[in-house]
Amino acid sequence: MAIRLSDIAQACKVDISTVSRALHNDPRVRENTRELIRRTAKKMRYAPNLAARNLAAGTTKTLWLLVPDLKNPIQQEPAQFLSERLSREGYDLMIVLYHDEPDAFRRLLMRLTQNVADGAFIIPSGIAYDAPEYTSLKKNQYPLVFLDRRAELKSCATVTTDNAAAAAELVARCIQDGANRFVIMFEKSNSAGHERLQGAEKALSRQKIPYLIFDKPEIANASFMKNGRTAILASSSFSVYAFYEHNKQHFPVTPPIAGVFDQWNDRTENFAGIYICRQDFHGIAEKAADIMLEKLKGKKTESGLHHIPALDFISLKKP
Amino acid sequence: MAIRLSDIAQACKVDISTVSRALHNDPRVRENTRELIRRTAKKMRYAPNLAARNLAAGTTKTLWLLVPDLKNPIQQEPAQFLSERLSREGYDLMIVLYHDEPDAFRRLLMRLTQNVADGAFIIPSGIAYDAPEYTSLKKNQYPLVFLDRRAELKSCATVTTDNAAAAAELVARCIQDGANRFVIMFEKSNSAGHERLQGAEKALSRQKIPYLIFDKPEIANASFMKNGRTAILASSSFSVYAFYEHNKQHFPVTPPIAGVFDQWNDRTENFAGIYICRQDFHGIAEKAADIMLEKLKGKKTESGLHHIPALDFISLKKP
DNA sequence: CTGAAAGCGCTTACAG
DNA sequence: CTGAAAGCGCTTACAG
Repeated sequence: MAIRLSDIAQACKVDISTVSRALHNDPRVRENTRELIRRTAKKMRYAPNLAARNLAAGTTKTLWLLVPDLKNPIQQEPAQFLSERLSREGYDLMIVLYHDEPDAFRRLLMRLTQNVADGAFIIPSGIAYDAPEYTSLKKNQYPLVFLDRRAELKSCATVTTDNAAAAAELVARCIQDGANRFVIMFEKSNSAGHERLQGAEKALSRQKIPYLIFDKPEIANASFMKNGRTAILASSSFSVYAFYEHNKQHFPVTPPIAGVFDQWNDRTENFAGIYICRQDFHGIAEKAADIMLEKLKGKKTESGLHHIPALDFISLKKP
Repeated sequence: MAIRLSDIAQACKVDISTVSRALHNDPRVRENTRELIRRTAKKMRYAPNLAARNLAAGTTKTLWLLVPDLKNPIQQEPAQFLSERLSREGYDLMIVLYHDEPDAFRRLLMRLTQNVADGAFIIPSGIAYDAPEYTSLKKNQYPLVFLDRRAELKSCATVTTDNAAAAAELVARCIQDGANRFVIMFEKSNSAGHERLQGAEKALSRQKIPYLIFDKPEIANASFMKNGRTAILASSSFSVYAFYEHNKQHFPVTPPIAGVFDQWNDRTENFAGIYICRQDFHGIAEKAADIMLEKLKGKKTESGLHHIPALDFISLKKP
């Protein structure tokens, strides 16, 4: 059905190895033959069978981006930047979802050991950190770059926002607007949330400003909120809003200030001020691509954490 | 490095063909041998080389979803539903972006002819309708299902919203709220917009309500807007908002009503009413998956348009 | 029930 | 500069 190397070889009356070389621009093939071969290949609409090429060459020119879903900018934006950048470098990027399911995640990690891609970018969620597939990949030095969060895999490159600095900056902005007590909702269960938590705590204790840490939108201590302006910090506006809903009786006089990452998805009217730290997804993707391409070239790269500064801080509303 | 069939064969003292059969649960292999083989395969962490399997079997158990980008729900949501559904059926879904670039699109279409996937879902944009890659795929009866919009490929299955009915319903809601003149901004350049345009026009002319058609947010005829309540219909809130911005001097007294698809992304305060038709992405994905799976089984499927009713109509604001 | 063998369509040393 | 040949790791008739 499809045209094969042998069809071209027959048409040009040469061996298929010569055709293969000509199509790979091997300088050893004479100019004339090469041109003839390339012309007839084009005329016959030759397209190499990639499965055969992969098997013989052991390389796929394909990279994976493994993400839990496509719900947030952190999943959507790097996908686009990476896809464009890598296609310029001759790689196809496959975006693959694991739906936050450990089984699916592990199955897809296994695929990576099966020659489907030359490397993978991974946004891990809190699952399957101890997957045996990880160690198998690591043993084979499989090129892996983590985005946003780190998996419990030492020695693997991770590109993320400078979360501590970003959280500190959110704290500073809220203080400028009069906040004198903080509710912090960053989840320590993932590395990004953990860094944010630490950044915020450090900034607040330096200034001796009281704060409480909540993982969930529980009912907060009423006396803590009273007589002051509270700032609520979280990774997403959903958490902030849920906390507000649970505690709205505490904010009848002085509405709270909110500080979140990336975007505000809810109603704004109950907040005095809203600050958003926008992460530099382009920068993150760019750095991740650089690291991956170096790894693919066989270079040893520094395998630690790479912190990209936040893109900017915007205020949706000011008190 | 990686474990091969031959390693297992050696360990079990059988031929690799027996190993292959046992791992495929071929009933011809004796219960005992099969169990032994499966056990040692698991113990040795065998994972088949997919390139080799693809080459030999001519099938990849992989499907593509080819989309321009990940910016809208129409690109994000079907991706998730399809990925989950197909993984249950034993297929991996690869989401691949073409960035609205004809060259990238054609290159990726060509990949499909190269045995990278057993079939593909495509959300086409206005580009490369005449790509020769299309005809080559079609000639080979390659399983293709279009989502949202149709490409200029007759005889290819397309799953989309019942756009005409949805547009008519938006018209009806706006009329109920007092709209007595319409600005219609659906783009006729794509099949979905075209259907919406026709649906709206038909509903309006039946009721003898005046309307204007705009492709771009031009300055509209002032006298048309005057003395009445205008409804502005478009596929996205961006178009409606841009039109409003260009013509705001016409709406000082009676603010317009807006009708859009999927979501409202802009400020709401300048509109008297906002109606949103939410497409049934789940239903679209489900239907598309059904068609694809039938095609993969070799069945001839009806290859026409499949119209899925809208999920619901919500109002963000009522006059 | 199992094995020996051909073949999928490429790439790549090895000769010449 | 080009060809003959081996090999990548599987699957699948074909024998027995």
